[in-house]
Amino acid sequence: MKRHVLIFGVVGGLLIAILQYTEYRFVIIEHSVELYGALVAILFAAFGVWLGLRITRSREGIRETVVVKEVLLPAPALQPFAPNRARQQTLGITARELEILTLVARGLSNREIATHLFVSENTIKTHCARAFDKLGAARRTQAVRRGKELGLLP
Amino acid sequence: MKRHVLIFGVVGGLLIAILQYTEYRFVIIEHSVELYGALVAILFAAFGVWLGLRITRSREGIRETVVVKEVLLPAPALQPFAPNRARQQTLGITARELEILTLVARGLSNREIATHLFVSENTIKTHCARAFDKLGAARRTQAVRRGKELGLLP
DNA sequence: TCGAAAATCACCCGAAAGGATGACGACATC
DNA sequence: GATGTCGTCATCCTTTCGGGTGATTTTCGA
Repeated sequence: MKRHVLIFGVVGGLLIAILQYTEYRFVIIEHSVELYGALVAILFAAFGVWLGLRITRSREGIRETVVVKEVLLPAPALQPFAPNRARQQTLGITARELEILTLVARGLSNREIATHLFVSENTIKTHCARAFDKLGAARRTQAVRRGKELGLLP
Repeated sequence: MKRHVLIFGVVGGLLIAILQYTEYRFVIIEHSVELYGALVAILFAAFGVWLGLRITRSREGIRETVVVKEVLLPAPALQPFAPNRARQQTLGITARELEILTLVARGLSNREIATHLFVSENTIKTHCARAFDKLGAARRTQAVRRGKELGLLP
């Protein structure tokens, strides 16, 4: 990865030099714009590639920082697992909603949760919708992830 | 690879056409060369960014960048996480499938994963279906849970 | 260079999930 | 008694998922 950046840097520098040289000649020879444009194109294509590499790299960095942050929150491993009641309260998540969330995290479908808790599937959907809203999640996988991040789920 | 070359050719041809067209207009309007150069630059910079993204994407499977920025946590080891390759092999889960699985675990939808990896949503669905089958999961939440249990996902 | 494995994409269909809204009863609290 | 929260359930509608099938392209190793 680093090697690419280096290569592109060198190539870019060379291109700049070539560009300046050729432009100088063009002024003299009164040549057309095509070659100039091509050089600019190549130069900026290389620049774009380099930029693309940088973008992805910085994105990866962020991604891993997030991972570190996640590990900061939960306390050292305990067997019974105590959900973070404080966070639960600040988010306004009720006990029932958290209960449904844990079952969601176990990979159960809404119907399975419903039969498991002896309530209607619609009820589960309502609980889910409210819990997702409070967690800022659009999907159940997202909700599970957030729940784990916040120490609400094991 | 052949398709890439093709795409490259087509995009290049299109760009050339656009450039010629714009150049023609510039000649008429008696505009300066700077604007033309800028246009070329922007176009090829964008193209380069796209190309750069593609390049990095093809290596995402191999990449294992370790960025430990804030290590404030003592006991629990928070490595970049090494998936259990042995289990992965016994289950026959390919690298690409595992890659999609991690994105699923992050709460992304199939469409989001598709745009993130520059592939079709159908492709993601196939990968998911195969991964779920190999994991014995019927839903993505189940797949995520199984993946974590088996040490395939962080 | 041949073939197997992997990756890609498409299409169909049914099921599941999610959003929005309204409603009703129980219960607590003021 | 009014108010508020919580749990329950419903209906309508849209989006997303998952299963199945088939196909092409790419990759990689023998």
